Amino acid sequence: MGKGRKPCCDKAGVKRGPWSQAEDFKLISFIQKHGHNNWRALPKLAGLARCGKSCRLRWVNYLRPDLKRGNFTLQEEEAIIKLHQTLGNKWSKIASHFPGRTDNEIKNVWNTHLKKRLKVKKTNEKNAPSSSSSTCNDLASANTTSPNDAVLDGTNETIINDTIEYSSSSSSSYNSLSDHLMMTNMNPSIIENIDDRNKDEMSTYPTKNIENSLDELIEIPFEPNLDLWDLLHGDNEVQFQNVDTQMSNNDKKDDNTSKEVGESWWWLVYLENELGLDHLSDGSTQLQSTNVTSKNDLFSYNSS
DNA sequence: AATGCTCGCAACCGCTGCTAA
DNA sequence: TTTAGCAGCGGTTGCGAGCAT
Repeated sequence: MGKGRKPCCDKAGVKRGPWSQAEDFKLISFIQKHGHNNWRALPKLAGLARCGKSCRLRWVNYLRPDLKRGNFTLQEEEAIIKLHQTLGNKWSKIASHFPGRTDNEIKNVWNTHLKKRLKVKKTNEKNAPSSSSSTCNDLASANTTSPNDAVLDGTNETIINDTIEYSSSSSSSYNSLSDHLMMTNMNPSIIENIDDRNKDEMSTYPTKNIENSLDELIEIPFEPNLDLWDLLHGDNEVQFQNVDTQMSNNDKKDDNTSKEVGESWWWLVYLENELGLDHLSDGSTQLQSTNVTSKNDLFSYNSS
């Protein structure tokens, strides 16, 4: 072999392409329990027909609990532009300034949005050289959700700090949830991820408040076909349909329940790892070894 | 309704850098 | 110092979704 390294894995028998929810579950569940000290060995240990590299990528770019998903704010975009001016295409270095953002995400947003926008800006400046408008003005005009102009004159650091502050203040539900989790000592990573994964769907999916005292703070993704809280209140058993089925992307395309099932995954992982529930091979989960039978119990359980 | 086009993003590939032996 | 093996990085691609015709 010439330059470069040998392939990270034997490609024969290794699955490629989009991840199924069953695979996601296996990966999350394994990492929650054992961490990821050795990506190369992980797939075999976790029972995944993937190469370690693919597992790592999936985890880092999509499943990692501390990921902050959703659209970039104007300030984030502005900060990316400024950082790119100094760092170039060092996406991981740029990403290190944005907690919860991945290098892949930033790379994508640069390639799909910011690069074009800067090009347009340069063209506009050529056509109107007397204009002293800054990049942020162009960005502001292009981004209808921009509320905060004050931060745009600062240094990179200032912008980034303000970006984080702005992000926190502008997305009340899920950041409040993080705050709450800090207070309740609940495992924030899992719930944060549940919440972030769902914040884009919040507008289209009905949400459910958990506790009366937290009604204005917390929104939990609620599934039309499955009520987790009924599970906790009810007969202590629920069928997570398709949990153990290897649902391909093509299958998902024609399966309207996939989204709902997907959201339940996070609860499934949470219930399994945090509350000591058993995940049964037939795709069902039973409440065992815990006194959790209600929303309040769930919170008090985690606070204790 | 059908078709074609564009866009966005998840995932892959090839490579580099680091580290331990 | 060399070598091998690993994680991580950056460029690129494939595909699904949305939009226009």
